[in-house]
Amino acid sequence: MKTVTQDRPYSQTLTRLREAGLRPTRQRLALGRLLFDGGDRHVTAEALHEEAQAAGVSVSLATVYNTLHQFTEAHLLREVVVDSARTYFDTNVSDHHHFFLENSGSLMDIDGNKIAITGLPQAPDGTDVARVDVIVRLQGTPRAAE
Amino acid sequence: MKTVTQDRPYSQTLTRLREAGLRPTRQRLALGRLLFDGGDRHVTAEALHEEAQAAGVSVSLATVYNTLHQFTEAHLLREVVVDSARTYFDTNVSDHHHFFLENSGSLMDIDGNKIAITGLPQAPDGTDVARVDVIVRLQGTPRAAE
DNA sequence: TCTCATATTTAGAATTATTCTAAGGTGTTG
DNA sequence: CAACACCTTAGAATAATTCTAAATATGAGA
Ligand SMILES: [Mn+2]
Ligand SMILES: [Mn+2]
Ligand SMILES: [Zn+2]
Ligand SMILES: [Zn+2]
Repeated sequence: MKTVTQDRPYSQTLTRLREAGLRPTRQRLALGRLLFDGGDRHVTAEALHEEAQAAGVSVSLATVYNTLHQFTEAHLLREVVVDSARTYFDTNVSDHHHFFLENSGSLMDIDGNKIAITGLPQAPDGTDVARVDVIVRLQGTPRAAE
Repeated sequence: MKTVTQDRPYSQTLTRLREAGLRPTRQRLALGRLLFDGGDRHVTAEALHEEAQAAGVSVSLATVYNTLHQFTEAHLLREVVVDSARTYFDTNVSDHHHFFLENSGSLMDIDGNKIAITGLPQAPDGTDVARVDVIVRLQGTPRAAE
């Protein structure tokens, strides 16, 4: 058996970009690796930009925004609206919901097929359900921090 | 029987403000009446400001923001997060959820005790559930507009 | 009713996340 | 390698919201 010699075997970012019709530029590859290597993540543009800098990848904030939006259009990411001040991007594009820790601003996934919503009225005439989002807002209990 | 001679009997805005410990200023009374007379509403600061202008009430946008936040602290309003670009304030402070029409940016209430969510994992250690929000995102079907 | 301390309003500046512009760099394909 | 479309980016622009600090209104008491 031969050893895989690619530098990042995990996420197959290059392949994903190709399939999405996006040129595999240095910036998109680097951001894609930060996003898709390892487990699911929820990031803001600013946070990903800082992470890239810290990793020694030179990429502008404008490109981070461009890339996050392009990845979202390509369904490699989805947006999560939980805070009217910042946009979160989610590498988990499967059907799921969220815990939102209002203190820290962090998100945790809730598997979409573990929960059920019953009694939803039907969508008004002339509309279709694009998505149902459940957000469980959490407050930290300082006591537990001891 | 005597006829009620108050100019706006509907919302008892004056009483509400007193109970909340807020001075019934001209601006707060006017905004309170716009918000609470008539049925439940979902407004943005900008929209309420324009509505006030149109009603001949002179109030600054800063005061609209101040007032919306004070009303929210006093639980006369609550915030609804559905769009990362603008904040909605909701005059319905009872337990309920929302349809969000992404095209028009409008919200419709879903009665909280008509729907049930089962299978929610318990909140992580050291946290408490502050609220559960269900947002049903709707896309208009242009066909129906004919 | 007048006074005065305090709460409120407001114009305009500041902040912050995000988007836009337009100029130069890069990936792909023949 | 040429050529062109696609990409990146610095910096300006935008837009919602917040802040500042000066002017004004409110209400408790005299
Ligand atoms: Mn905002
Ligand atoms: Mn924004
Ligand atoms: Zn997620
Ligand atoms: Zn509502």
